Amino acid sequence: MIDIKAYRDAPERFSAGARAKQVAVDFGRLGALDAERRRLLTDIETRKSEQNRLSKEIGPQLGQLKGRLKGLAEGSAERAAVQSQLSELEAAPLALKNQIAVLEEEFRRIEPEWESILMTVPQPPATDVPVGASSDDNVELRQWAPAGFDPARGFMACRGFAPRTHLEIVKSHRMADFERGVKMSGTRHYILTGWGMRLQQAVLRMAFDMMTNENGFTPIGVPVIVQEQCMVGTGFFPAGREQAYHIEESRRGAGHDLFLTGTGEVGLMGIHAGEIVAESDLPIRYTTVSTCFRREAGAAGKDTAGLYRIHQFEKVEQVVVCRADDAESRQWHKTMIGFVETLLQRLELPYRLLQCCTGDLGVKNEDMIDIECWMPGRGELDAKGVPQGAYGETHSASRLGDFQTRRLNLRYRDANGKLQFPYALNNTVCASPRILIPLLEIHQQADGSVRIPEALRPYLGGAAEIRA
RNA sequence: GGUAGGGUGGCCGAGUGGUUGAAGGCGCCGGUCUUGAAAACCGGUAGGCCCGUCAGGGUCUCGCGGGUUCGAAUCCCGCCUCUACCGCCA
Repeated sequence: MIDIKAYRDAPERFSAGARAKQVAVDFGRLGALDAERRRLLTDIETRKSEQNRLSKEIGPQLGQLKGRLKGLAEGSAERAAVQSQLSELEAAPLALKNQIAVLEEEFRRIEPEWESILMTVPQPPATDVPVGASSDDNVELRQWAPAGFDPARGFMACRGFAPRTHLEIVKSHRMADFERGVKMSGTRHYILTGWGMRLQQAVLRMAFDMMTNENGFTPIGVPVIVQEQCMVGTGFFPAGREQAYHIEESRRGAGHDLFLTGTGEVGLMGIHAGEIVAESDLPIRYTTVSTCFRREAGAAGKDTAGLYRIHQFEKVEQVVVCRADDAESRQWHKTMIGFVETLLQRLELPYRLLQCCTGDLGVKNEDMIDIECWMPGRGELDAKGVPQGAYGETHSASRLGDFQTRRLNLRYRDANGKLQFPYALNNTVCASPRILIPLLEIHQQADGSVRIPEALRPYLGGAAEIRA
């Protein structure tokens, strides 16, 4: 959520930001509602103030009179006198009460719309993020590949044989069972079997150990079933509501519905919602491994085959909450991306870094760098029907500024005693089974076996390759 | 799942319809005293929102939401949550 006061001071900053992100927001309506809302608030509060004053003034008298009333006989002249005195005294506060009721109804009529528009105003992109319409306008920052491999030349040229896709590799080694996965849960579901499951557990554990043992992140286990406020607080709602599985417990008489989280980020960021943390607790560095659920609404027909786009997967995630300082946030962004690069290099996977353009940013981030691994089995087919290979997104590193902490009401007290909303960042460490795609496709060997990179072997009982 | 009892400020804890945003204590911050510290004493010590250039003023918040009332921490309803006992169970 943006700061409404910042919006009042500089509305054009936010409207320009929304335009760059290609998010439609009715700013005219927001401005009008905001002015009206403030007018009503002032009006209501003035009257309430008067009401409170009156109440203190005549309240005790009213109490006394009502006490006397009890002792007086029904129909007596004295009773009538007291009664008329009572209604005289009550007239002024009663009138105020009615006026306030009318104003409050008006307030309640506009407040939800005001809030819902406010909630959809995206975080403006950082000033140095390249302007662009879609992922086609993203800018490549750099790439890396293990010695002797060059994605530009293609798999065949580097390795001397035509690559098989991960689908073929997985099938020949019985690492996954798509048919039964679909039988049980429907489209985009799968079962990992044998080496598939071992490989997934190994790579996740390797990533998790790296974050905790080497990088100093606190290991956390978080709920993946959360209440709506967690989704709103982390900025996934309302814009991404259709992407989350919704457990309608309220229909069974329970008080609240629940939602399955699409990333461990929700749980990690939700931990300190509503809290005021000590500045000395910053930066908060958390990592988790969690199951992620995504409906993939609107992605029908896209990446339907294989392990690329599925409804349920496992992910090691890292989040950082640091002081409200742009330079510090940028520094952490680099550091977190560095962790990912180290991991990918240990896994010997070619990758590239893309600076996402304004049009490719989500509502909540002001800066995002995607990391894509090169996947030999992706891309166009050549004349012989062999895939040319292509980069596919495996990681995403975002800087959110105070957008998320503001929504979560997560604050810290700075050196001057002032409360501040800290800046948040998050970044994939390793998401599986998607990461298995480049892992299998890059390390496949001419005879159909798959070589296991050295760094991963300790997590697989020392195994050096996967053979039929 | 059943029954019973709770949720008050950073913490403990008082408060069952009328200057109670909230006594008292602890903690914390500042000051006096002291060579210094401790003790003692004095003062301060939540946040959101609105108005205001500032000073300041107002309003809301006693788990959350709604209701009753001229007026609610206090009464009523729903929800969340904690504790104890019983039942069931990985």
